[in-house]
Amino acid sequence: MAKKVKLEKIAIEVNVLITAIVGDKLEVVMAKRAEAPLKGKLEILNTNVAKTESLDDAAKRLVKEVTGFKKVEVAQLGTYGDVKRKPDDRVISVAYIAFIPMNTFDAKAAGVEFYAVDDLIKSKNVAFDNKKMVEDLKNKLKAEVAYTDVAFKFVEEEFTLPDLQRVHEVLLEKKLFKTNFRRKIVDLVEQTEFQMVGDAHRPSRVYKRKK
Amino acid sequence: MAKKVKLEKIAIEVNVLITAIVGDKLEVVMAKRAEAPLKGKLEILNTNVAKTESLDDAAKRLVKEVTGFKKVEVAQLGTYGDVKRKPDDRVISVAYIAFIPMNTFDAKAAGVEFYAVDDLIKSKNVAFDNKKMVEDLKNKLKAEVAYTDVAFKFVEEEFTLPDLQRVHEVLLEKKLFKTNFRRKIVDLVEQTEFQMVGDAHRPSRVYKRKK
DNA sequence: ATAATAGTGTCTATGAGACAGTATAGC
DNA sequence: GCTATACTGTCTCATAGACACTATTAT
Repeated sequence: MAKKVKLEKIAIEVNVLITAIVGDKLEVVMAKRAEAPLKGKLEILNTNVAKTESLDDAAKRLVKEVTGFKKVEVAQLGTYGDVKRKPDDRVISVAYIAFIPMNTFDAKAAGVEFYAVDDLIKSKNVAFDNKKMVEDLKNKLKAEVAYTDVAFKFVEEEFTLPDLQRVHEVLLEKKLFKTNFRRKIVDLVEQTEFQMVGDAHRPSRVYKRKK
Repeated sequence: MAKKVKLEKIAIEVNVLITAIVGDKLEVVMAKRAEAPLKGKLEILNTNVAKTESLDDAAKRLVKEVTGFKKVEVAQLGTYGDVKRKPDDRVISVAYIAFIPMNTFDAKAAGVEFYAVDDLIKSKNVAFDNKKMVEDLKNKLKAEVAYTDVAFKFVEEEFTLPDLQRVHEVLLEKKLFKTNFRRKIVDLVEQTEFQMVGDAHRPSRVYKRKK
C-alpha cells in the first residue's frame, strides 16, 4: 500500500500580511515586485527562514524590519503549498497575519504602502496565489471577531470604545448599535482615568482590557 | 534594515491527525515509533511531500493509504516550525486534520490504533511537539463546532440526529438538550425515507444535509 | 408490560436588536 | 446657541435553556 515518493527538499518561505484598520477599511501592506516573474504586480511581504529561527520568529523579524516596532503580534493564517503556486520554483509559503494597532504605524515614512483588502480582492494585479491569502485573511478575521478577542489586536493597549467598535464593524462589514456593542464588551474592559480631547464633541473615555 | 539570512533548504513533512468520534470520545490515530529517536513513543502519522504534489494531496494520499478510502476530507490545522521541535534535524511539519465519519473505519483491520485525545494530552509518551498538535486539534474543533459545519464531517452523508448530536456533545464537552439541539439544526437537514432498526427502542430517523 | 431511546410542545430566562434620549466637547 | 459625537436607558423580539410529555421499537 505504501507508495514510494521522491524525497527532495522544497523551498520554504514566510509571508506576512501586515494588517491594520485604516479609516473604515481593512488594509494590508503589499509591495510591487521589482523583478520577473510578474514584475510590477503586488505581492505580500515575504522572507526566507533561517536554519536557526522558528517560523514565528521569521515572521516577527520581517515585521520588525518593516515597522521598527520592538514588539509585534502575529498569528498563522495558513500554509500554501500548491505545486504551481509560483511559476518557476516550488515554494511553500507559511502565511502569517501581523496585527498593527490603529494609528501606530506611518507606512509612508517606512517606505511601504497599505492597500484595501477589498480592492486587492477585485484587482487583477496581485501576484501568485496572494489574492487567495488576502481573501483567507478577510474571511478568517470576519469569522473570528465574533467569538475571539482578535479585535483587541487592532487597537493599542489603551483605546476608546468607539475605536474598538469600528474595528468590529470593519471586520464584520456591518454597522453595530452603540448600546448593544458596549453591552457585549463591558465585562471585558475597564475605564482608565483618561479621555480623548480636541474633537468638537463629547470626549470619549479611554479604556483598557480587564485582566 | 534588511538582514542577511543564510539560505538553506529546510525539510518539510505533512502530519495528519486521522480523527474520529469513537463512542463518546474524540480520538486520533497515533503510531508507535519503531526507531530512534524516541523509539516507542507515540507520534502522529506523517509523510514526506513529493515535488509534484500539493500539501493537500500529500495529506490525502497518506489517509487513503491508511484507510483505503477513495475520498477523504482534510483541513489544515497549522504549521509547526520551531527550530528544535525534532531533536536531530530541522523539520517543519504542516499538520492536517482528516475527518473520519463515525463507524466507517476499522482501525484494527487496517493495523493502526486510535487513541483518545484527552488521554494523549495527559500522557508522557507522545513524541516531539505532537502533544501540542493534539491540543490544538481539540481546541480548534471545540471552537469551530459552534459556528461552522465541521460536525457534519464526523458523520456519513446520511445520519441520525442522535449521532449528530453526540458529535456536538463530544466536541463541546457538554451535554445538550435534544429539543434545543434539534431546533438549531432543523433548517440544515432534511429527512430521508429511512430509519434505523434493530435497537430495543424507538428507531431514529435518517437525515441528510439540505443543499 | 418493561426498558430504553427517539422525538415533540412549551414555559421561561437570557441576550440581541432597535431606538429614543441625555451629556459634553469645540466653535 | 449649534453641531457633532459620546454615552445611557429601556422596550421588544428572537433565541437558548430547561423540562415534561408522548412515540416506537425489542425483549
